[in-house]
Amino acid sequence: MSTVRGVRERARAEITAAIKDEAKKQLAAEGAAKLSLRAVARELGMASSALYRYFPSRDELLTALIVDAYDSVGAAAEAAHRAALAEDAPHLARWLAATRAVRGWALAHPHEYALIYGSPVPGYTAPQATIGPAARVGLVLITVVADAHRAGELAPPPLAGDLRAEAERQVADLAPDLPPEAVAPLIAAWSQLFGLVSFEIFGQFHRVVDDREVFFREAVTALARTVGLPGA
Amino acid sequence: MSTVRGVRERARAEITAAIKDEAKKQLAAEGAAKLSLRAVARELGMASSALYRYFPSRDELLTALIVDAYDSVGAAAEAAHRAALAEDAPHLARWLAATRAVRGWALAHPHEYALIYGSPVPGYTAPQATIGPAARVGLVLITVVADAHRAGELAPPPLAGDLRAEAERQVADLAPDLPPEAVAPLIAAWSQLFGLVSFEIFGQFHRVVDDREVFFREAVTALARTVGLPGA
DNA sequence: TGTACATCAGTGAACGCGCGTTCACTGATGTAC
DNA sequence: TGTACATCAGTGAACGCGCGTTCACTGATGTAC
Repeated sequence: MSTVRGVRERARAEITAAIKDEAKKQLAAEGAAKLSLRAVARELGMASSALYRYFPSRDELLTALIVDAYDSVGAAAEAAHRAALAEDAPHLARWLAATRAVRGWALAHPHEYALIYGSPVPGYTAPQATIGPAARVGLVLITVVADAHRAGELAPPPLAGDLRAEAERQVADLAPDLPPEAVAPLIAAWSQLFGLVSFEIFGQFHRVVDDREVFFREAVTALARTVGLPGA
Repeated sequence: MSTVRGVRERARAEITAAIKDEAKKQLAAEGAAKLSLRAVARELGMASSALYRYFPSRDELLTALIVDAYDSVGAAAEAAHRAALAEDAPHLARWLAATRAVRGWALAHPHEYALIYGSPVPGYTAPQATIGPAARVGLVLITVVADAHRAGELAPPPLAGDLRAEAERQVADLAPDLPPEAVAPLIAAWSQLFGLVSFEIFGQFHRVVDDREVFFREAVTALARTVGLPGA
């Protein structure tokens, strides 16, 4: 009974995963806009109508891929951060580990990266379900900076006068463990991290930056400095 | 003769512009991936085959739109910089004017922005013709920093040892008027500027940043600081 | 100035294609008694 | 343990659609003499 129901459920989970895997392959080959249910079904050797047992529409499949991508890059950043924590690395090293993991993931999964950090897919609006996963990388960065603050090692720049209200709202809503001066620089650094990665992934560094490892390391070190992380 | 030929040429130029304008409207409505020659022709009241008198293929039309977009944002940055120069504004103010112009253009033309700074269009590779226009914003930033350097007002951070070779190549290739210490921070700032703008345009700042004007101004001021611009 | 010819813009039909989604159906798997 | 019934996965045909591109063509505009 329960084992038998388990069989069906397991089959269902396996096929759902196979569909997503094949869809990711097509993403890599053609991009999100050309992702086609029929092509996925064809590749899996099933009728296209059969996919509707697993995803009620193309958009739902896209949503699943987006959630997976956010979770995947978030997990990569978290794992790198955890590893740095385990070695008792200084705060700057934790920051470098997390940001480097983001870049590494993006280089390994450029089309999934484009799916979540490139142009929004036309006519598609991200549902609630993506919000949590989308926040994971940001939360890792917040954790690093909050830990430094707790250790009394954070020296953020002074807060510009007209940013005070915004900064206090942000502290309340997003990062209660941070001092108000650190929040805006941290959010800026978060978006700028993806500016660096996007330019590399999307080809804007072609013939501009050669030694991308070193360039990236220096750039995110400078970002850490704008937030007030010590040792930068 | 010459006036008569002028008539034909003018008609050709006008229709070419009308096609691009209609294509830009569709870009705004549906995104680049769904841009359709047939729909453009329909909207203009002509046979779809007639477009082939003006653009040999869909890709060529896309290229024209990409070039136009780069030129448009580049011109916006240049104009803002020129205006700041005309008022003899300090270097930091010129930097703010140029970066603010980029953001303003992006807010006014989000889909053209996505076309050039979002995910690359699948299966489309940017031809030579886009390289020059794509460089215009960067050149404005280089000009501002080079002017500050010439005025003896630039104080870039020291150069990390393993960046020296890269920095010297970049100076030679891209910005002969800059000191090597300034080049990598400037390229980083350039990409980070578009990180800020992309996150705002693509919706990542939803419920994260409210007062976006002020936030942006502070963030690009901090970027100027990383390059060593005075007064920041 | 007029005429023969060449060039060009635009038409409309057609080719061949792939797409998302629906629907009535078959057959296998699971459930209740 | 066996049987009647319900649930579920998967099929294959069909609907209706839009797409990029080609091609032979018409008629207007420009050119050379």
